[in-house]
This record gives sequence, structure tokens and C-alpha cells, in this order.
Amino acid sequence: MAAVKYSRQRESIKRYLMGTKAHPTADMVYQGVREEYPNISLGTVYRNLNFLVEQGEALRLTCGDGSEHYDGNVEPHYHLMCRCCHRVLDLEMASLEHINTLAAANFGGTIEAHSVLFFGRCPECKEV
Amino acid sequence: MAAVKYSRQRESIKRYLMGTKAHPTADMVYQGVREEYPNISLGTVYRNLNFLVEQGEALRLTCGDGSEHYDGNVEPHYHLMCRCCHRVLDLEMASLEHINTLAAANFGGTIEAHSVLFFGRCPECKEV
DNA sequence: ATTGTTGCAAATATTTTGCATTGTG
DNA sequence: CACAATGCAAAATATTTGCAACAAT
Repeated sequence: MAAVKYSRQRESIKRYLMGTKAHPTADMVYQGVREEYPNISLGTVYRNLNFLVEQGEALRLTCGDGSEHYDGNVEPHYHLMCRCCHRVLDLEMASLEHINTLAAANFGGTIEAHSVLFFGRCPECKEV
Repeated sequence: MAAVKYSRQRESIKRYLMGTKAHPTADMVYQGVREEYPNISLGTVYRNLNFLVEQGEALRLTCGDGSEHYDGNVEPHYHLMCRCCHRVLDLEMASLEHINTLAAANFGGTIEAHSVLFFGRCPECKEV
């Protein structure tokens, strides 16, 4: 069953993701990895991003701006989308695990996880 | 400047949204409103959903399932996406306003809002 | 009469997929 | 050699938009 084989394209994508805090979209990853592998195709980027997310080696962030963003940092953390420059930034903040308990209080089902995205202005855009 | 005119299509879309707790996608709204206005076009549905969201008469919910969902209930509340049946349900729970303060604590920018989505199993899917 | 709104179709944008070829084990 | 992964192009999905006809004020 599904014997995973090495591929340099996948390694490059992984390396690119690990090396940025920009939370790039698939297309941004494509542009970036193309510097190293000019012949890589967008399909390969998508296939590998999906693979990495499935393997837990990357996170997919749905920010509501039309395309998915990817994060090589799989440690639990939260994000802010700047209303001004539309960048996605990491937030250094405590875990919000307790909100699962709040959600479960009056609910007949089961709460397994949550996704939180903050909106506001990043430090650079704050001054405007 | 932008003198808004009445349209029965828009009223029907608004009525449809108000009358459901299913958090429909644009296409689901289209199918629903078509019962009353068989000639309505998908473009009109999209235009009016965008209009209603801009006017604050509807909420757009980005659930990460490929299409946006819409909610006629604009009172602040939270949602759960069932991992099993993929429905979006309302959760009856306390406000999470305090998480904005937590996010702002070590952040140089400004926190203005948040969006939270819970994942788990709805009461019907819990028993499986 | 003016102009916002519609229906339709074409255009965008994003992501997925079929397939012949290439690369890994 | 077996089969996973790639590059390419076409397809599938979701949403937006240009425009002539229609409807509201």
C-alpha cells in the first residue's frame, strides 16, 4: 500500500515551506520552488502540498481570501490576517484549548478541534 | 451615489436565508430561490449575496470546504462543521470576545475581530 | 427618463485529474 | 522491473463580470 518514494521536488517544496513565515499560497510556493526547479509544474506543487498536509508536515490555512495558505510550522499556533496588507502573521499567544470546552457545554455532539483566525492590523500597518 | 432599488429576487434571497438554519452555499440558495423564481440566474444570487453581506444583512462563513456558506442570522454566534455529514450547525455558547485580548497581549499590531469554527460530530452523527 | 437590476454567457481564478514519461527503490 | 511521481494540458469548481433587456423610481 502506497509506498512513498523520494522526490527532489517534494523536498524542495518542504524546504521552501520550512524556510518562510509568509504563509504562502500554492502559487507562491510554485513561484518560489521554480527558482530551484524551473520545470516543476503547478500540479506537482498542489499534489505535494496536499500530501504534506495529509502527513501532518504542513498546515493548510483557510483565510477566506480566495486561496488556501500553507504553513510549514505545524506546532499549534494562531494567525492574524492584516486587513491592510493582507499578509498572514503568526501570533504568539496562549493556547485556546479551553474554548472547546465552552463550545461543548450546551452541545449534544462532540467538539474535536477548532480553527481561529484573527483580523486586524499588523505592526507595520498600524501606524497609517 | 448607489441608490439601491427594490428587487423581488433580492427579497426572495433574503427571505430564503432568514428562513433556514442550513448555512447554505450560493448554489444551495440558487436551488432554493429557483422554486419561487425559476428564471433567476446564479450570477444574480452571487451579486445579491455579496450585497447582503456588505450591508450586514447576512454573514459569509468560510468553512474550508471549497465554497462559501451564508447565514441570515447576523447575531454574533459560532458554528460547528460536522466531520461526518459536513453540515454547518449553530452552537449555543458564550461570546469569545476575551480571546481578542489574549491575541493582543504579545502583539504589536491591533486585533479587531476573530473568526472561529469548531470541528467535531453533530448530535446525529455522534452515535455512529 | 434615469439608472439600478437581471439573465445569460463568457471570463477568471483556483484546484484537481488523466496520461504518457521519468525517476526511485 | 514495478510503480510512484512528474510535467503538461484539459477538466472540474467556484465566483465574477460585460452587456443588452428589463424593472423600479
